[in-house]
Amino acid sequence: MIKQINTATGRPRSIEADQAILRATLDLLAEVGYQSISIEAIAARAGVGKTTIYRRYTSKEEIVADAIESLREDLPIPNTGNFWEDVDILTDYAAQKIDSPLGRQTLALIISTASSNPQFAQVYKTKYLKLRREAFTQVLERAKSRGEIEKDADIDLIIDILSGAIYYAVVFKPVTESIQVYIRRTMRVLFQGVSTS
Amino acid sequence: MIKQINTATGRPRSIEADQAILRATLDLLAEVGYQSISIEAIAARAGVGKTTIYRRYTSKEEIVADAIESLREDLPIPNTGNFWEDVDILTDYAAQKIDSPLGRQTLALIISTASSNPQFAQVYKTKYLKLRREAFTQVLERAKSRGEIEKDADIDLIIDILSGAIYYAVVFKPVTESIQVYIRRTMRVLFQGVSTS
Amino acid sequence: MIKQINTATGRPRSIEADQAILRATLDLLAEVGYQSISIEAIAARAGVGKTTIYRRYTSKEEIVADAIESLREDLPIPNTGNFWEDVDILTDYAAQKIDSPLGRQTLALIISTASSNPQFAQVYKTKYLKLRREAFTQVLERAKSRGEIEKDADIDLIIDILSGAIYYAVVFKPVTESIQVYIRRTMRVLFQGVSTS
Amino acid sequence: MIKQINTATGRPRSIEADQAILRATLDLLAEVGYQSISIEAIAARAGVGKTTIYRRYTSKEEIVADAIESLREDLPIPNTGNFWEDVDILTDYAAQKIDSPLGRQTLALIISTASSNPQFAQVYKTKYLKLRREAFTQVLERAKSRGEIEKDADIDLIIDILSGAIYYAVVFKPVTESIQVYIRRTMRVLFQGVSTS
DNA sequence: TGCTAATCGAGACGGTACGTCAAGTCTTAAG
DNA sequence: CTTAAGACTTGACGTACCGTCTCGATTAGCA
Repeated sequence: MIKQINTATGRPRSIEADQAILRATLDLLAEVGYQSISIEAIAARAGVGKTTIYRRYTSKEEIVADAIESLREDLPIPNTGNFWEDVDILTDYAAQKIDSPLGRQTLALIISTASSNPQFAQVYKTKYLKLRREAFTQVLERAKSRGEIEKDADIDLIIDILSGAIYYAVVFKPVTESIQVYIRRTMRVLFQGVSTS
Repeated sequence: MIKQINTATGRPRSIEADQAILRATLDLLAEVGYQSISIEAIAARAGVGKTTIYRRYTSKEEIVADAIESLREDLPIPNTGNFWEDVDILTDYAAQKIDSPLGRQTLALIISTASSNPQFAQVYKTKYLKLRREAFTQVLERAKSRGEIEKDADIDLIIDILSGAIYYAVVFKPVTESIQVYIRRTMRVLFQGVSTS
Repeated sequence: MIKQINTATGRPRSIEADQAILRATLDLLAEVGYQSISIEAIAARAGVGKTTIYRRYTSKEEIVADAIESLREDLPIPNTGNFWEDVDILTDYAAQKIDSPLGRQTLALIISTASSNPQFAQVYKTKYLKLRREAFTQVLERAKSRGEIEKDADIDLIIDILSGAIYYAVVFKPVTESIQVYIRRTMRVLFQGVSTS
Repeated sequence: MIKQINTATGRPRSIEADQAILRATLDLLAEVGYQSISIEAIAARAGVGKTTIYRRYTSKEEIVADAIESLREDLPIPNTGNFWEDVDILTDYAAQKIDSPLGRQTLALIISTASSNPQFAQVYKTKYLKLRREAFTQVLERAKSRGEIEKDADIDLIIDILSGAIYYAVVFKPVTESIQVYIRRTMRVLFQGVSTS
């Protein structure tokens, strides 16, 4: 994310500044929300000059994306030998992130930003979603190789559909049932279909 | 949407101004995108004072929502006797709306606003989505009664999943294939499933 | 000096703002000096937005020039019947203007701007200096007709020399003696000369 | 001018850097003018780090003064035995420097800078004017000892008046007659006076 | 010959001010 | 009353330089 053309000469970038910027960004995100964040406010809060930020990032989206990425945790890829068990573990993990007021808000913020800001969407996709997709892809590939799902199934499409269902629920479904249950119902449709054939 | 406290006295609101504002907004939406639209630009383009806009709307979202609503048309419910043909007609119609810069902008705006504004989400759902959902519901119910899809299939869920897939694509998928093709692929998975059972 | 393209439409320029800007500029001139004045500081001090200033002026020089011009007063031409008394009145008046921090700042600014800007020099000469020259010219002419100075004396040259001496002192002489005394010493040389002939 | 606390140990100052700084400063002076010169630009043009400049100078004025001083030439002090002949030689020399577009511009630049910048004024006075004043002082002292001018004549004042007249002409007089003629006319007034006594 | 110490270029640092843009409000004359 | 025009205050934008600082890499003279 960060511009890095450094050729070993000159004073090196300050790691304290790096961290102060991310810290301030996260604080402000929680306090005033993405729309109302200003780069000036981040600089002031971080105790850093504006140039120090502009040297690292070119837009607010980049800063926020980097701040979010800095929270990323390792995502263990389940491998129980059974497809549905693997899926349960993954969806439990995802649901647990979303199924809280803060989780919903965060995701809503991301969707809001991404939908009105293609650059942020791409950054978020490659920086944050990639890992999750890879985990899911591996679980699905293993199921495929075990013969549990069809050989020509479009794994990317399946993940897209599932992701879409989750995001749609966060935005448009009132909070009646747990996300987890909703995801399971969706998965069942995806795998068994609804036609009578 | 428009504030209407007019009490019949004084000079009446100018209908030319109304239309010029909506026209200018749609033009600018297509040209520069939602984020980059400024109310000042709308006023200038419409040949209208800023006051004239602020007297009618309180935010950019409102103006844009009104501009978009002004484009709404009636939605015929297909009934060919064959499920896939009906689906084709519906998705063709939806795809045709989305598959243009303005269409994508519009949907993105709606998702953005809805995700950070639950009230708007509900209003949009009942005011704009209801018609489309009813059309789809009727097509699916007829298919069910013809025995083309399973009796206990959750129709609401299917529509949710399909909607989610479309919204997800608009936000996160680069514009490579046509939306129409993408919707068809999604429908196929939804109806046939991917498991080998 | 002020940009004036006003075409009678729209809200008229605020006279309060005009005056607040000039007032703040003069205050800051006296407090921090020309070099250290920032437009931001003028705006803050005047309780006015920066745009309100930029709508009126295009540079710091313009603002300061206008502020100074706003101080211009009428200049009475002395006529005591005695040359040296008249001269005393005129030089007292001039010295009184220069012998203060603001006065020196002002004159220094004018010299600075004029020396790097011939147009400003001419404008200043015709708009501001003319009155003073005319006063001095009249006093000298009367002295000539009374036979106090030589018939073929070059009055313009005398004024030039005196002006030059004052300006030179403002720029290069440290503030040791009062300007008034310095002017008197200069006048004595000018009128009596230094040769032994 | 240059700070020199060097105690023989460590790497000595680079003479190439010294010269590159002066060279770059003179180039930029001619290209963009004093006001628009930035130390960063000098450093870049000279191919030198900013530290290397700040180690030598403490302000832009100092650098520019030093750059100008580096152009200084020797000034021969005339001694013909006749006062007016000596004066002619000195004023010819001065006029010759000023009586060209470049000469006028340079002097205007100096006046402009000096008048809005007392530090520069003092530096310029001691570094550049001193020699010229000394030459003139000597010529006047010799005339005094020969009895050509009065014993109690204030030589410093005479030089101030003459300098002021020249500077005033450069700034405010249109370029009609040659500087040389103007200086001679001024000298005549200074030595013979204008009173009829 | 290796040590010490000041220099070099490069460039990042926290700041200040720049001049521009748009926000939403207010004020005029004209209809 | 509303209208178009254009003023107003506010606040953030991204840029340019300021003068200071930290790097790794040179260069001398002294040991």
